[in-house]
Amino acid sequence: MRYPADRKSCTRRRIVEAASQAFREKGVAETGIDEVMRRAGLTHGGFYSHFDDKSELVAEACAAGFDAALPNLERITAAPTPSARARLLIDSYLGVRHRDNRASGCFVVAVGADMVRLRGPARTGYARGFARHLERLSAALRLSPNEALNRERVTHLMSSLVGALLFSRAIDDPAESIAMLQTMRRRLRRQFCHDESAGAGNDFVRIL
Amino acid sequence: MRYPADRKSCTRRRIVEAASQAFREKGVAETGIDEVMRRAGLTHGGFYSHFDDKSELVAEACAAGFDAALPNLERITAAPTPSARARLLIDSYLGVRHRDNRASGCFVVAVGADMVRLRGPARTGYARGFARHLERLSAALRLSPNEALNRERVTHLMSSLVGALLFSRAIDDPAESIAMLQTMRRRLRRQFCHDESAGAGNDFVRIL
DNA sequence: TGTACATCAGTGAACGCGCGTTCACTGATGTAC
DNA sequence: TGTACATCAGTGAACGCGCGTTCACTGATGTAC
Repeated sequence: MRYPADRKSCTRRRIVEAASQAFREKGVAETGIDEVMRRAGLTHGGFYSHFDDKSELVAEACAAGFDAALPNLERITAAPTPSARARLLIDSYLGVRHRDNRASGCFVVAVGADMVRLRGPARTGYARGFARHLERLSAALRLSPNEALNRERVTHLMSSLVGALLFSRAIDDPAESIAMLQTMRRRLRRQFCHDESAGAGNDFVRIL
Repeated sequence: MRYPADRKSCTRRRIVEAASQAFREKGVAETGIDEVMRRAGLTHGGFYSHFDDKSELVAEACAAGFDAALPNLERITAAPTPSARARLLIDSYLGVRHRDNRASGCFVVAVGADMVRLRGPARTGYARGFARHLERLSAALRLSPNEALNRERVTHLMSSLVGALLFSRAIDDPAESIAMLQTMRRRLRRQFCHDESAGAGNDFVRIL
């Protein structure tokens, strides 16, 4: 061995990480190998000694993309009650910082639609990454002692979060976008953090 | 006038419609002018007598993309109660048919992430189309006589629907994907169609 | 300790294809006489 | 009524650029003696 044994695997990891960010920021089709390698501090020619083709990189970038949320998940796990955990997720996910930082933010919102259009290993890698992420989220949030119900609630909460983030990014008026984030934070807290709600988990019945 | 006065505008509309479908099916960056013109029954050369460039087409395709939902909105408007209207939307939006027909389905889920990355007229066109669509939806659903509250509820419901559809498309196991659609339909009906729920609009409080 | 060598991660020029864009041309249509 | 003409929506060849991919080469590193 002329170089440290892990040198190549470290570089590879750096490339995957750069790709995962670039894809979220600019889109999968819109991001070239050249751009990815430059972000990793390399030149484009070296790419093919690490990967067979771009599609292999896309597949790997999925796993890395979902893993970006892990530090946040640990913070959530540490909170004492289901409400506190849900609240942590809601407030960070629907924060202005998350809205504005696509590159390091939610993978599903940023490139979910792109991934669905792909076939082969990249598509499978995405589906697997997504499934694993939902499991991790469920394990972290523990919204119900009943496992199936917990899974349902987490799916429900995540659906609303993902849609709301996509909406907030669709609105180009800054004030309106922030107002929508606030509104959705408030409504989802009322729905999923029961100890902050005066009555039922949802205000629908009472008022209509 | 050698040709009927509206001939050109009809063709133009056909191109926009073809583009709006192609973009949703294959993505904006992944769809070429050639592909769009072929779908419209034309050859690529004629494109630039209708549009300045691709970006102008993208901007116009947004309006057309959102308008695709209009027939469904009319059906919803016709339903008598807020619950009935919400239920119609939930069941059609989270149906397997919608999941599988990206080309004629929800524009936000299909290309929302793509649009957010753009700048200029295309981006503005998308934001405007989205805002108008939310207004139309609010007017159709009438979930509350209070206008602000109605708008909040519609935004909340649509967020959950959009997220859930994106999720159902992310899952590649057919059975699991259908199960998730069913679960979310059930949960959103319970949340937004109060007359079908035994107790509160949401099961969170009762069970946890 | 120093020198020649082997390895191999990374470089950068090159290639071909596809896509956005341009443009000279065609041919279908209605009009003028 | 028929023929020559003007218009212009649409055609298809061509161009240039960027991207994915290939490949001969470089040069940094540790090893052998």
